[in-house]
Amino acid sequence: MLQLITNLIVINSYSYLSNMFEAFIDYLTSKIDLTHSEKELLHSCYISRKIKKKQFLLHEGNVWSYSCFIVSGCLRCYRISDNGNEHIIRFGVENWWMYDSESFNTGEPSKSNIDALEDSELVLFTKENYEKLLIEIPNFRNLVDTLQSRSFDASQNRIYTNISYTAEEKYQHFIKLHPEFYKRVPLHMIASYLGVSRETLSRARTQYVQK
Amino acid sequence: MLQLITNLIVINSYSYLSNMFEAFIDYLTSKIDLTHSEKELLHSCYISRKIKKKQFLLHEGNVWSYSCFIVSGCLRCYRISDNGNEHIIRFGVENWWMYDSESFNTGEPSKSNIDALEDSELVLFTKENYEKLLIEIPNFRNLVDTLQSRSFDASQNRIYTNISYTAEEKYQHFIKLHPEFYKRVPLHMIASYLGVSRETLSRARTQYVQK
DNA sequence: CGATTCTTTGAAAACAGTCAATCTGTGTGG
DNA sequence: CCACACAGATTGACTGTTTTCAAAGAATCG
Repeated sequence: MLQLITNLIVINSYSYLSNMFEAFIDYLTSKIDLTHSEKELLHSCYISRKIKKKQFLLHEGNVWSYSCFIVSGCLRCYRISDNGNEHIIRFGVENWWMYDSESFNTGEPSKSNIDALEDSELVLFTKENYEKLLIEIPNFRNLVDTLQSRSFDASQNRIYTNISYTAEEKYQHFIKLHPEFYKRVPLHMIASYLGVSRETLSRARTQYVQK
Repeated sequence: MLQLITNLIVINSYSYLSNMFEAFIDYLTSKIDLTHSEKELLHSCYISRKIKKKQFLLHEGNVWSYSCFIVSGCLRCYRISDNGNEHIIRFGVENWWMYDSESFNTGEPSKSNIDALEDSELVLFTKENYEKLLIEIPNFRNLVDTLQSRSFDASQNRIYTNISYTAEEKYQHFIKLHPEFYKRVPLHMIASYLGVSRETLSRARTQYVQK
């Protein structure tokens, strides 16, 4: 984690990163109203970072203590099971937030890894600053609460598909629900996300196309 | 839903229900500090209700617009798939909250059913009152936010077990994580919760016991 | 006690996973 | 520009797990 912080400081000094914060503010103001001083507060504590494809934002065993907004690119959060298989918990693309909520909340070492599937631009806040923002900017807290609720609902819906759909149904449902991922992430990662082997998913897909 | 409200009013007049609110306040004050006026506010808008085993709190297709705290008993939230199978999304016991978050948030008809697995005592708040409480009682909102985060984390962990564990591992993990349910809800409902057929779970269990 | 609900068991069929090989497209370095 | 490596996708054959169907055995409750 020390390494991460060092990277952040160094990279933050690059001048071309300034429009990442702009993009973040554009997103925020499309959702909530912000006063000038609230924008200044955000500006005073944000961290911007670029990471390249395959670079890690979080390694299993470390504590996650950031809130991370994706300006551009694509990330994934996954866990590794005892037999060494990767299981993708979540994808994230531009205008999504990416984090390990459990580690963030408990302060315990994370069970998950986060890495980049594409070169990505990120805006981060330390936990300390993030919590300050929630207090100082009521609309921000309202937004976060709303997003949290939606994330929970999405999780519950995913659980339902996990426990009730066949492999082929899972695939069909996924490409309807997340068409933006379909062309963007490799099929074997969608398989991992759905809890199905890549071979089974490949077969399910040809079945589906033939219909 | 009209029927529900009628029931609530009628049952609320029974005198023996008064200690349900007490139990709710006991729970709340074990989590957060409450001023006298905050307790009065809660008292002014709560609804208490008893439901018997197999009675429904929510039928699929209706809008869910309550927040429901379980004082005693056991509830389940489930969905019915196209082929007619029940799939249990969530269980709830005393000191848990039970709701359909998606319908509550969106105002759309629910995809889920909620019914009682045991005779249960409930404390409810209408959506309108609930939202008032969140504003008027900051500590209550903080508590709700914390619970919401934990629920999300639990969902994510459940997704991980769904996509990475075998039937037997799912059973083992479940009884470790939720020993309180193990003796309380029938096995075929645990199977439904885990996304496994009851026969498979029955066999997984005898395997497990033999070890 | 009878009825209902729940659990277990057996056998067959459907489904998904594994292993191994091939095929495709992409990108990199010589 | 070509050759090569590499990541990803597909296919076939096989194995193993899970589901389904059917029946029977416990347990619980009125």
